Amino acid sequence: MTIYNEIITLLETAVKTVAADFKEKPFVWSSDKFFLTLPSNEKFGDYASNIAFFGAAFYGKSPRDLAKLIVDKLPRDKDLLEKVEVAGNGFINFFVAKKRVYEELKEILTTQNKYGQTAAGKGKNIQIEFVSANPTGPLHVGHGRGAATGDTLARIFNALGYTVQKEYYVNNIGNQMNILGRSVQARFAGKDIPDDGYKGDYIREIAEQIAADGRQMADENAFREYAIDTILGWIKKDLADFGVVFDNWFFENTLYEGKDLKKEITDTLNREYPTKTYEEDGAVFVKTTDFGDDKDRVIFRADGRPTYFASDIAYMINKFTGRKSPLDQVINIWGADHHGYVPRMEAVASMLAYKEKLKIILYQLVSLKRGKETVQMSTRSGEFVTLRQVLDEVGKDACRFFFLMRSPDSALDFDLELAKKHSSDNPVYYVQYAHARICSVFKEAVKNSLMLDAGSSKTETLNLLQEPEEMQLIKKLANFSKILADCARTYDPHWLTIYLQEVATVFHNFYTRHRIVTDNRELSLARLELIKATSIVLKDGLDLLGISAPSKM
RNA sequence: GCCCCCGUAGCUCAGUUGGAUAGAGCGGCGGUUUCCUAAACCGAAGAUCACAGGUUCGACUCCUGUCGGGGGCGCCA
Repeated sequence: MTIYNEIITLLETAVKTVAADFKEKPFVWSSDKFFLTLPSNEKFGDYASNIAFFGAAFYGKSPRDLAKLIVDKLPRDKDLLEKVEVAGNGFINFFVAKKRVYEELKEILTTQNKYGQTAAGKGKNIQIEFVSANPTGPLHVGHGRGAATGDTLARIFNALGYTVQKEYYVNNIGNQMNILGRSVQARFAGKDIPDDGYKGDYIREIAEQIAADGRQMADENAFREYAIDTILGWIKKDLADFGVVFDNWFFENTLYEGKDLKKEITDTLNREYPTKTYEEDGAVFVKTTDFGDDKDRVIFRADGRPTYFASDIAYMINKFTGRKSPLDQVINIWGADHHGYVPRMEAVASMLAYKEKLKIILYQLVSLKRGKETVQMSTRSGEFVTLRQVLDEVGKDACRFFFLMRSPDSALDFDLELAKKHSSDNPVYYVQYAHARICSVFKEAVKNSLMLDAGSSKTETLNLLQEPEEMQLIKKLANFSKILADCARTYDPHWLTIYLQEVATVFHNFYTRHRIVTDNRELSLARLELIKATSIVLKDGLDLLGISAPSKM
């Protein structure tokens, strides 16, 4: 168990004991209130709890007095905690015993690349659907942010024991696809592309490819299918080069195969109460206003053709009822420009009684900068910056890191110049450099015949680590697992990018102040163990972000 | 008109379910290399947390309103 969780367990015991002492006033301590913060000021200890503030008013005591009661009931564990203090108005500050800190270091060295992983999500199935861009053109930078977010969340949930499935929903039917087909056909025939058509250079590219292949194209449909296949190929290649591989590609047209979708949707929605859909002017509406939407939505037009919303409902029904292993949670990652769609999708989820299982993450838009100049992006006009262009220019590592550096809620300014810079103001290189530095020290160590036996570090050796910078570094590494849990709880991977920068800072600081390879053989070995553990956490963290951990820079 | 996101140091941003003295990086200033990568480290300077109310023992955080920036609102996809 992590230090963090061990302290929580102790706190929980203490709080329950205190509550039992107030039999006539049984205050319900909700377990989600048992949290510890990581104080910025070290005089507040390694972990701090504000638990005493919650029951204070209820018991008519000051938080400080309640905190004292809790601390009195706290099981003593000298091997875990060196000191517990009540401070300020009622904070409980925990100072971790050195012995426990060394144990944690040993734990990292023993578990190696499994360190930080937990079984929190064991037996739970999560599906993350992301990117899902229409195959009407190459992916642009905005899709890159969705791809990085979804893929990294998938990796993190996986590390926490969940079974994760990554899915891409392909809109391969409908009007836009027909327009795509006609656009390619027109280009192929050397005619003007229709006004509502796609005009990007890639349309010409597809047309030229058809010509070069000497392919026979029967009709507009043939052009459409060819274009979709080609573009999907590009998308897959771009994603692969971006480090993203989907488990499942779900095609919209399969929703319609051999089915009467109108019947299926209305029957499913109206299973319990036949009030969820209605007809008006020949069209079929879903009564999403019953669940907070602004207006009811059409799913089948008067002429019988389905809207996109019909497909989306059918797709949702498929996710929740049509899969081999039932999904415990379905996560959708959308660009913020789709936010207007959230209420209607949540309304349908509510009708199906799956609201609790659906999580929609919106990420704000990306604006690309080159120096001070902002690059405008628009798919329709054909003038946009593709993910491919950015990948080619700044590389996968910088690209992913930049996308993951900010909370999805914040609009992202992506500075191409900064991402390319090989200097300290580029945070990607800062973190990677810490890893490379460690690898470099190990080369030096080998020259001095200093070698570590993997996983066989001795406690008496680790005990030699007494410097504040050394303790600080181990303690920082010990929070890796908590950070991953935070990312999962908030569906936000940016905590990890911040954390890795902090690990790098603490390491660089240690490195500058203390030599690792010295004449003192035992101390050198102890420090090598420490930086070995550091490199493990850095490497694992970067892996979760889909970023390489170079051994040389 | 309605909806969503944002407004924190000169600049770019952290600040996770409300908690202690609001933190980094960059830029600027001053230092650090006989020694494992200076793509690094240290120090001082720099903030009316957009503004005004409210809730609370406690608000950058929650609520209401105003202002400013961005995005979105179709029987389009």
